[in-house]
Amino acid sequence: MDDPRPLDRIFERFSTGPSLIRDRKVLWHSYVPDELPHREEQITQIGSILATGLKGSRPSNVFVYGKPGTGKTAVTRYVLRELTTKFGELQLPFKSVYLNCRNVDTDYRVLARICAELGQKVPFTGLPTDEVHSRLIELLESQDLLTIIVLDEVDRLVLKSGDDTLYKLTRINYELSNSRVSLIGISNDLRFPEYLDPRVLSSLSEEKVIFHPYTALQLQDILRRRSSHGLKDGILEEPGVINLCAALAAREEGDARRALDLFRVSVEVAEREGSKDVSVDHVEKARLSIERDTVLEVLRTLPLQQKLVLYAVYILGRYKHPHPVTGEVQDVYGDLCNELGIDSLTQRRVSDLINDLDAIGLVNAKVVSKGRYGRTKIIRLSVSNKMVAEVLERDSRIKTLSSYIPKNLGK
DNA sequence: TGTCCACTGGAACGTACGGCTT
DNA sequence: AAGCCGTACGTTCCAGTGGACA
Repeated sequence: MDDPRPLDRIFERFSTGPSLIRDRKVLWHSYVPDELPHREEQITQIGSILATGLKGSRPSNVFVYGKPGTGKTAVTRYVLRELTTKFGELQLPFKSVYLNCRNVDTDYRVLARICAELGQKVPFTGLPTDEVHSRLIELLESQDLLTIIVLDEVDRLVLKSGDDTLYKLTRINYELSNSRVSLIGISNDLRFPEYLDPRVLSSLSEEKVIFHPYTALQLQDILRRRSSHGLKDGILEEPGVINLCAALAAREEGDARRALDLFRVSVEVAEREGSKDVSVDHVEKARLSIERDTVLEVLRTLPLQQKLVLYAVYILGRYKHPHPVTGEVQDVYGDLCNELGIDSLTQRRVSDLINDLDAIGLVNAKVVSKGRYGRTKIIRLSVSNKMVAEVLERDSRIKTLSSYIPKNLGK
């Protein structure tokens, strides 16, 4: 506090203190290493399906599915990377396009993005979707090549925009005479095939590859390999750190992404503390910090209306009871809007906002029937009251509401 | 056993906006 | 400039619903 230049000491420690890390990028889950342990079978499967492209034919479309963090994306990218090298060596024309349908989630965007990846910029709005489709066909026809299009989290696209684009993409080869296109659809949702049109499903899943969750032992092995590349020798409390990261992630359905994140953050926590090694205490701190950061970030970036709905749930919990129903939330939310002098949304819209809050895990909303007293949703906060108040009240508009007390207390 | 509540949630539609083609 | 397009965000309308209660 009395130190006039507190940051100096921090910068000093980071620039000259002992670094625990040899190669930071290796610790990120998005890094695709030279070998993917425990996924040899899937690599071989996908590799041999796609390799038919080397002989000039069109590889079958592949449908890849498994739970999050089971290596689907990493394996697919790995195989494509190797395949690109092979095509390059043989001087055969080949391109791969990877897109994640979490961000690219409408028909238009998917087509526009594929065009962009193939070298033709398409405006992000303004054109009819059919026009973008025609441009894509033209673009593919103008270059005699094999294109592999990876649609990661394809279930998101179908959920939001239907399976029209997927249908058209699976049929695209009928419109092409020069070029060939193969699709790889990746889904986290194991029930995805159930809500897909059977025609689309059968052409998308000419081949299927399933990824099972990693076991704790496999996760340990993965972490050990990464740490030997990414960390300096002898800085881990063995075997505690790796075993704990693996065990925690295995509990979360064998999610390697979580294991790697937890491991990386543990090292970063140790580094921040200026520690010479990484201990299980650092893992525990990392776990809490990841959980907290995720929630804080989500809370902080909510739009105002959603913050107000959530704040209404918080206020009801604080002054009335911890599990209010839609009507009560709507009333308090309406009051809060009045206080702020802004228009309130309709109940229909608020009901959707509550569902959205439920989907991102900030509240738990359960539809219940109260018999003669109607059907409604019971809503409870899924995160601590303290955290909600703390973050939301940082918003200057909501801060002015902190003295608000709901009417008709104790109904 | 039928009624009726307090909603839910699907569908259609409206508005605003950025951006295209002609 | 006019007309059209995709997208985001919202409203309006309304059929449907689970189950307590008379």
